Amino acid sequence: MSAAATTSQPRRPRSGNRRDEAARLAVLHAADDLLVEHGFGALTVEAIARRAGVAKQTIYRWWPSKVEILLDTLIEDSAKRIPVPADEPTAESVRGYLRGFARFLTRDPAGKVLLALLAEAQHDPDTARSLHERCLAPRRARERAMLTGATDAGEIAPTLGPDATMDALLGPIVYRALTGASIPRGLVDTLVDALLRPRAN
Amino acid sequence: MSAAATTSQPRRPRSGNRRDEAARLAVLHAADDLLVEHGFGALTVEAIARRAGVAKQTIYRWWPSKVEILLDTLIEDSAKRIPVPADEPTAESVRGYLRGFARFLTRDPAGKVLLALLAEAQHDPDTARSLHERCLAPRRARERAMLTGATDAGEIAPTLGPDATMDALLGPIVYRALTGASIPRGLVDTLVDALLRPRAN
DNA sequence: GGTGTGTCTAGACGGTGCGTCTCGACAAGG
DNA sequence: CCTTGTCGAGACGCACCGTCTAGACACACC
Repeated sequence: MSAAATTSQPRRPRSGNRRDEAARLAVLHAADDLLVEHGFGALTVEAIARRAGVAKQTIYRWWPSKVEILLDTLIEDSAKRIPVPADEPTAESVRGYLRGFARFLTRDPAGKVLLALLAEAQHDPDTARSLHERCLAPRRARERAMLTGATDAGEIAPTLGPDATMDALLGPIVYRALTGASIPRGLVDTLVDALLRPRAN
Repeated sequence: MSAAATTSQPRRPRSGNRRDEAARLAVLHAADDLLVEHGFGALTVEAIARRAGVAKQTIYRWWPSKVEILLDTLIEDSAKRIPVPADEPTAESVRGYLRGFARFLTRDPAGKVLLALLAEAQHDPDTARSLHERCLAPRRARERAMLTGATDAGEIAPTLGPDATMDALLGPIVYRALTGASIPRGLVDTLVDALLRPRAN
């Protein structure tokens, strides 16, 4: 979560040269840029090393795979660009969050990172585990808090539990992004209206 | 669509040996089995050739990539296992379709193929194009017909257009499958109730 | 029956990225 | 000073890529 955090807990060397922060940032940015410019297929460790002006071994010393590099950039970017609203437990803040999420996925380069990792998770179990533990689960915990807060405040009355409700809201957005479709404003509005304020029963 | 159809239109050789149907089926089944058993990461053309007992050249002669092999199996399997209801334009048939779709994605081995291709489409533009043209678009056309038929019959009254409605219904199912979550019956029911039978306005 | 024509298996080929390894240079701590 | 650890540079064997060649075989046509 902290800006200096990396994959594993920061090591505490007794002596020797410290980690080169410039190299770390160069790798992160190189991976990000290459993904956006040439796609995940062209994203190789050797290409990242070339682009970052860094030795391949330096990458392997700190990251077990290119996926973890992307995960580092994603965690930092998503925390900045689409924070989960925690202050105002209103239906409107949920709607705003979903709109921001939709724009993140379709417009923000960092959104491509999330889609790429979600995709790679289908191909590689390690990626799936890392993506959940380091990104999806923490975010989901905050989303749950957002929903239960708004429910307790009487702002919304979802039929489903918090997890299923969030998946019902996010699922269509993610699916449209995955299939390359745009996400019209009306879609988000309808989802919020239909799922968070159900007809009286 | 026909069982013998392959990637390109069936060639019309004037003479010479015809295509070996046994080899074609062996490749299809080998790809399917390898994907389910060892995941997409271990799915290589050479592995498929070994498993199918077929020369690599035979694969490259008929398929431009392993993705097209998977697409061939997916098109055949999905047509059999989750046909789009076309006869009875009722809300209940839509609900049944979604339930079948959910079970397909989570339980059926062929569902893994769809998830893998949806994932690969994020990494490779050619895969994205093929997946849309050969699988998603045709299915979507039938889904649209299903929705408009039910709407005309007065069975449902969706707020959104047919495309957005289908994405709103399928999105959560696909997203749960992508994240490895189960798809409870209540989720499908709530989606159908909330999106197809909106409160009067 | 001979001649083409196209598919099949088998395997070699150069190219590329993988992840590991070694090497020499360098910087900080003890 | 000397240990510890990182850095860049690059070689290594491995796996798979997609292409290519070679030879055997089956069918169509004449």
